[in-house]
Amino acid sequence: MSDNVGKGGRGDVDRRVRRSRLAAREALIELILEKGYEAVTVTDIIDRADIGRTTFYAHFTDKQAVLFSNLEELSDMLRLSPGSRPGTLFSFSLPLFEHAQEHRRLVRALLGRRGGPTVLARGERLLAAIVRDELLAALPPGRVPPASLDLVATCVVGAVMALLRKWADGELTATPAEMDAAFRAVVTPGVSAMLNGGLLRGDEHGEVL
Amino acid sequence: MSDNVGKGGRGDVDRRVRRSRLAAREALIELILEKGYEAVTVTDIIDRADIGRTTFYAHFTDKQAVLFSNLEELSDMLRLSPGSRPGTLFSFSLPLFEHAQEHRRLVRALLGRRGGPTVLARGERLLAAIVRDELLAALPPGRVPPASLDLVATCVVGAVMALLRKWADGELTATPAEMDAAFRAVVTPGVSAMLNGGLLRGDEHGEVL
DNA sequence: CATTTATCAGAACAGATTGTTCGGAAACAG
DNA sequence: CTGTTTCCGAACAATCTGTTCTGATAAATG
Repeated sequence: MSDNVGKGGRGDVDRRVRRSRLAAREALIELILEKGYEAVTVTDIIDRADIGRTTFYAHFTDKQAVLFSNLEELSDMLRLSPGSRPGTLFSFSLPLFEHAQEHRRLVRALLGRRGGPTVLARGERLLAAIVRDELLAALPPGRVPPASLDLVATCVVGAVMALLRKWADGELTATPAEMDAAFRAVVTPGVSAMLNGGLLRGDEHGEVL
Repeated sequence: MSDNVGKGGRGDVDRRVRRSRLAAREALIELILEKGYEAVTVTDIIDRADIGRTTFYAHFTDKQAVLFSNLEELSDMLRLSPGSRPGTLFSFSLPLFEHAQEHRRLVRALLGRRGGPTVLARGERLLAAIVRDELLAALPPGRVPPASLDLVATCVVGAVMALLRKWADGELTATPAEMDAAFRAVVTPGVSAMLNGGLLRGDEHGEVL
C-alpha cells in the first residue's frame, strides 16, 4: 500500500499502475480547483479518474496520500537551481516565482485557498530549510549566528509563502519579477543589516528609522 | 438558527442558551488542541460539551460556526490599541504579540497547526486591513501609493502571521518583545525605504522596472 | 501463441458522521 | 402559577469511508 514503487525499485512500474495513479492525481487536482480540498471525497476521485474503489485503496491509503503524491512533483520544482551568486541574498526567490508561474495550475491547487493546510506546512518547512542555509552562508565569517536567526527565517518564509498564496489565488496580479523585487525590497535591507551590523539590540521599539 | 442573539439584541440571552453555546465553544477548543480541527466531529463536541445533538444544531449550523464564534473573541483582541505613535511603523506588532501570549491557548487552537485554515485566512484579512492603513498613513504626503503596495502589505502580513503561528505551535520560544523586535528589524528598513525613497527601483541585482 | 501473474472493476459490507425530526421534560419569564 | 422557550434523548435517512469478495482483463514470460 501507500507508496511502494514495486519490487524493482526502479521506475519500471507496471503500466497499469502508472495509469491508475496518474489518473487519481489529476482527478484530485481538478476536483480541488472545483470544490476545494476539504469537499473532495474519495468517491469523487475514483469517479472522476474512472478507476475502481479497490484500485484506489490499492495505491493510496488516503485522500491525503494522493495529495502528497502530487506534492513531490512540486517539491522537485522547488529544489532547483540554488543559483547562489555569492553576494546575493535569497537568490531562490526569482526562480521560485518563475517556476510557480509555469506550474500555476498545480501551485494553485496545492498552495491556494482551496488547497489543504498540510501541504502548505510541508512547503513551508521545505522553504525554511533553504532560507536557513542561505542566512548561515551569508553570515560574515567569524560572526556567531544570532539567537534570533529562527525568528528572521520565519519572517522571510512567511513573506514568500504569503506572496505565493495570494498570487496563486488570483488576489494578486504580478509578474514573477515584480514579486521577486517586492519581496527582496522589503526583506533584504533589514536582514543584511542584521547579519552584518548588530543583531537585534532592542532599539527599544521606538523610532525605527 | 446560526447566530441570532435574540430579540433584545442585548446580552440578555437566555441563560440556557449562553450555557450551551459556551460549552460548545470551549469543548471545540479543547478538542482542537487534542486532535486537531479536522479530526474533531460534531459528535465529539456535543459529547464533550454535554449538550444534546438537537441543541447543537439549534445554535450552530456547522462545526465551523463554532469556530467563528470563538474567533470573534480573538478578533476583539486584535482590534485594540492602535497605539499609533505617529512616526512609528507597525505599532500594532508588540501589543499583538503580547495579547497573543495572554490568550495563548486560544491562539494556539485557532491559528496553530492544529487549527483550521479558514480562521487563518480570516485573521490574515483582518491584519491585512490594519497593515494597509498603516502603510498609507505612513506615506509621505503627496506621494502616490506605489503600485506594489499590495505586494508589500502581503509580505508584512505573511511575516507576522508566520511568527504568530510558529510561536503558537511551540516551534519558537521567544518573548513578545523579541518577536516584535525581530519582525520590525527585518521588515521596517525595507518598507520605510520604499515609502520614502524610490519605490522599487531594483537596487542592483534586479533591474526590475 | 499459451500460461502464469498481477492488476483491475463491480458490488456489497459494516462503521462512522452528518443533519433532521419527534415527543416529553425541564428551565425560564411574567 | 401559567405559558413559552429551550433542552434532551432517541431514532432516522443520507452520505462517506475503508474492507472484502469474485470474476474479468491486461501484462509479462517462455
